[in-house]
Formats: sequence, structure tokens, C-alpha cells
Amino acid sequence: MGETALDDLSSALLDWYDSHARVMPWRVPPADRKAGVAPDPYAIWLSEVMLQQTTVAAVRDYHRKFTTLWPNVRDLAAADDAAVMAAWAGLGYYARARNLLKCARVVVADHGGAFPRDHATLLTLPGIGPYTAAAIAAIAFDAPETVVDGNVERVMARMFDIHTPLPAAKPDLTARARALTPQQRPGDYAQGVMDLGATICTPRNPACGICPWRAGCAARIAGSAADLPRKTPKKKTPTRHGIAYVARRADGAMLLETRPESGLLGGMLGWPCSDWADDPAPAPPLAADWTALDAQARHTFTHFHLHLRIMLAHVPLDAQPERGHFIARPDFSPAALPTAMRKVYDLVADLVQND
DNA sequence: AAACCGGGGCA
DNA sequence: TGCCCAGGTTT
Repeated sequence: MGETALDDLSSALLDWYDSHARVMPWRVPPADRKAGVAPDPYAIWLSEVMLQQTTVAAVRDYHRKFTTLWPNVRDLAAADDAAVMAAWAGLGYYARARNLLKCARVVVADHGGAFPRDHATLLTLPGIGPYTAAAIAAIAFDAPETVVDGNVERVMARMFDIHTPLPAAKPDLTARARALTPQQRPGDYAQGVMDLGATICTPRNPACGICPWRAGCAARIAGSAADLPRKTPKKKTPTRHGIAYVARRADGAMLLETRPESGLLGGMLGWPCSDWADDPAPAPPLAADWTALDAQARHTFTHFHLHLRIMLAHVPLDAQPERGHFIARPDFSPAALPTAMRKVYDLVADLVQND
């Protein structure tokens, strides 16, 4: 395919984006962008980190919460770690929140509070990999970088009818995407391809009939669009079991522990637990008269299902736990818990409210 | 290169 | 249930 054909494709995509761009709070619409309105790099960076493996619908409220609590990178850099982790609770992949804070502090300490504009420097920042570096450079600074996410991989696999399964096909798909990236409006182009993948070239039931690229799409012509991209099969998820211990002190305080920085739910608040295994050994955080609940909390992580049995105890004011710390009733917010731990609270909430 | 790391929405 | 998602870090 010659340069002219590729230019025609990128032009068609930009025309489509001008009239079909999705509305997002952090995004500058194409008309405003053409009028010279620049995006806020802080808002773009925050959105891109939140959007890692996460849908736009899930990100919206969290982005608004963060920009309200911390309107700029200096405010975020000065925030308490626990406040940021609590605000992130429920969004998942908690290493992102820890790296978010690290990154904000590096930007303030080493870059004068201004985000770097080039891909290579962005790549040195915590939590920013090849995708996010390209996305920030393109979207925030309109640099001619090629942004390749799951949407773009799917669009390219279909445009060029590539049957090689992912992840092996990634280098080829990236090269195809790079060849299509225009020098004019690369930021809008990057967002346009992702919008196309999110709204037209969807994983299931792609709307080929209204696609701006339908005439040049090899998979649509071959009838294989809905079957692409192919992916190497993944093994199915095992189930692990655990025991969660909920201790309520006589004054209403609840016993929780801050999980280790690294690992599952790293740095988040949770109930003291046994290990999570096929047949977990009991590990109560203090000696007490523990009562087993009938209900179990069930939660699915990326790579395993978790079934948590729940033990409940009412303990005296002078109780001395071996692990964790008591959090006073007014200071305890279930919303600050990751979802697996909040499900445990939901099951015991009625039992610890009024006694 | 492969493993690890959440959560919700969808068919 | 299984698959999908605006991926990065660690091993």
C-alpha cells in the first residue's frame, strides 16, 4: 500500500473523529483543539494511568474525585499516601496508585512540576511504560507518537487481516499502526483510533457497516473481522480459600491491617487473614471467642477465584492483637477497602452495627 | 518471555 | 462462566 493510500486512511479517521469523538472530562474536543486549546498534561497523565486495563466508564468518577481533591501535580505530590490509596480503593491494580504518587513526586522534584514532553523522558517515570509514554506525548503535547493499546491492536489485526495470535502478533501490529500515524494532528489521530475500537471496531459484533475504514478493511472483505484478533489460549483460573478475621472492640473499633507494599492488594487496608491456599491454616490475629459465619465472601482476581470464610469476635477494650491495628468507629470507612475486603464487611455489617 | 496484579460489564 | 478492557513491573 502506497503512502497516498495510508494518508487517505488517516485523513478519513480524523474526519470521523471530528464528528464522533467520545466526550471525556479530561479530553479537549477536536474543535477546541483546532482552536488552540491545549490539554492539561496532569489531567491526561492521570486519565491514562487510570485507564490502564480499565474502562472509561469505571474511570470517570475516580478522575473527577482525584482532580477535585488534588487539582494539580504539586497538590498530589504533597498528599498523604493513605489518602491516595483510600481514594483509589475499588479501582484495582493498586500498584498504579503507589506509582502515581511516586511519579507526581518525581515530576515536582526533578522536572519543576512540569511533565516531560518527550517519549524517552516520560518512560523514565514510575508507572509510565511504552503505551502511557506515547499516549501522553501524543495527546497532551501532540507529538507524532504511535499509541498502541488493545483497541489499536484489534483495529490493525482487522484492517490487515492478520491471523497471527497475540501476543506474538504485537510487533507486526505496532509496525502497521506506526505506518498509519500521520504527522498532522497525531494526538487526535491516536484518540480517534482508540475511539473507533471502543465504539465501532468492538471485540464482538463490530459495526463494519458504519466504519470510516470499511472500504479498506481486509478482514471485513474476507469476512473474518469478528474472529480477530486471535489470541493464544489462556489457562483457566483456580480457586483459593482463606479465612478473614473481623474483630470488633467493645467501643466499636474494628481490627484491620495494612497489607505489605508489594503483592496482592499491596498497601491497601484489609481484614487480617489466613493465607490463601487450597486448605488454609487458621491464623487468628488475637485470642478470642471466634464465631464462624455461614456466608462466604467470593471474589475473582485476575488469576484466581477467592472464597473467604469469615470469623467474627467481640473483644474487650484492652485486647492486644498480634497483627493489625484497631481503627475507631468514626475513622473506619468501608469505601477505603479494596473490593474483596469490602465484600467481607458487607456480610458482617448487620452483625457489628448495633451492639 | 512469563508471571503477577482488580474489577466491572457484557454475552 | 469466560472474555474484554486506553498496561507496567517484576522475575
